[in-house]
Amino acid sequence: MVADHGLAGRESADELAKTVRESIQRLNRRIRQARPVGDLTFSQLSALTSLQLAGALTPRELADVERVQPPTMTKIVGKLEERGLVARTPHPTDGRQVILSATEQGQAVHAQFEKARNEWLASQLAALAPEDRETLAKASEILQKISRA
Amino acid sequence: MVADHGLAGRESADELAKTVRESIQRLNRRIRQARPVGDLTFSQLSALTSLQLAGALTPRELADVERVQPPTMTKIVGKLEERGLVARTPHPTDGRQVILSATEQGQAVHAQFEKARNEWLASQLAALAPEDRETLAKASEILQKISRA
DNA sequence: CAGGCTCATTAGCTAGGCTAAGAATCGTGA
DNA sequence: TCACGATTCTTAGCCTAGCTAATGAGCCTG
Repeated sequence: MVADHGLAGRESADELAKTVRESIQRLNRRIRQARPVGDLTFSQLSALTSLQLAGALTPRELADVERVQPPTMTKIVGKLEERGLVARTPHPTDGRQVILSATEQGQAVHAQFEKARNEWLASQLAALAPEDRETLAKASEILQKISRA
Repeated sequence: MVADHGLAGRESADELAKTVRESIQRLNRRIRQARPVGDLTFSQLSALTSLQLAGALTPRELADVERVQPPTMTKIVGKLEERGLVARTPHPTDGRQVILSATEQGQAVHAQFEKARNEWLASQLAALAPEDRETLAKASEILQKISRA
C-alpha cells in the first residue's frame, strides 16, 4: 500500500511519476543535443554498448535488451556493420540465428564516443554536492530495476 | 540486488554519468512503449504540456523550451493544430510572430493522456519502498536543475 | 516428412529531428 | 522616408528511429 499521508516530501505515486517522467525526458533531450556531430547516433551507441557488455548476442536478444522490435534492430545493426563496428557470424548450431559482436574497431570507437557522450553530463555531475551524487546513484539503480519490469 | 558498488567508495562523476545516462535512456524507451496507440506522441504531448504550463508561447519560445529547432516545432504544432488541440493566433503588435495556445479541447485531451502516460510508471512506483520513492523525488529535482543548465 | 513455429530480414509507413533557404515583417540609420 | 539588415516562421529536403506486415530460411515435432 502506498500509505500516503501527505507528509512533507512524500508524494503520491501519480505525482511522482509525472515528476520523474518530465525530468528524465528533458535530460534525455538535453544529452542527445550534446552529441558530437556526424558520427554514432544515440541508438547506435546504445546498441554497441549493450553488445559489448554482453559479449555477443543474437539480434533478437539485442532487440529485447534495447527494448525495440527486431526490424528496428536490424536497421541499427546494419549501420554499425557498414562502419565495421559490429560483425555478424553464423550461429554454430542454429542456421536461423546470427551472432552479433563488437569488432576491435567497434570497441575502440565505443570507448571514445562513450567518453564524449558523457562529458557534458559528467561535468554537470562533478559540480554537485557529494550527497546529490549519492542520491542519483541510488536513483539510477531503482530506475534500472523498474525498466526491467 | 542493490549491488552497492562504491556508494561508500564514491563513484567518479564519469562512472556516475554513464550509469545515470543508461538508466534514464532505458526508462525513457520503456515509457514510450507504454503509450496508448494511435494518438498523441511523446513529443506532441510534451509540447502541449509546455504550452499549457506557460499559457501561451510563440513557436520560437516553445522550441527553446522543448530544446528543438524551430522547424521541428512547426511540424509538431502542425499536427496538434490539425487535431484542434492548439490554436495559432496572430501576434497583436508583431506581424512576424504567432501566438500558440492550447484550445479547450487541447487541455482536456492533455489531462487525459497525461494520466494514461503516467499509469505504467505510477504503478511501478507504487510498488516501491517509500524511501525509494523519496530517493527518486530528490533525484528528479537534481536532474531538473541539471537539465536547465 | 509435413506442417507449424521461430528467427532474421525486407518493404513500407509515420514521426521527429536537422540544415538550408524562402517570404514576410520589423527596425534602424542614413 | 526608405532601403537594408535582422528576426520570425515556414517550406523543402534529407536522415534516423520506430512500428507492423509479410517473406524466406531453418528448426522441430507428431
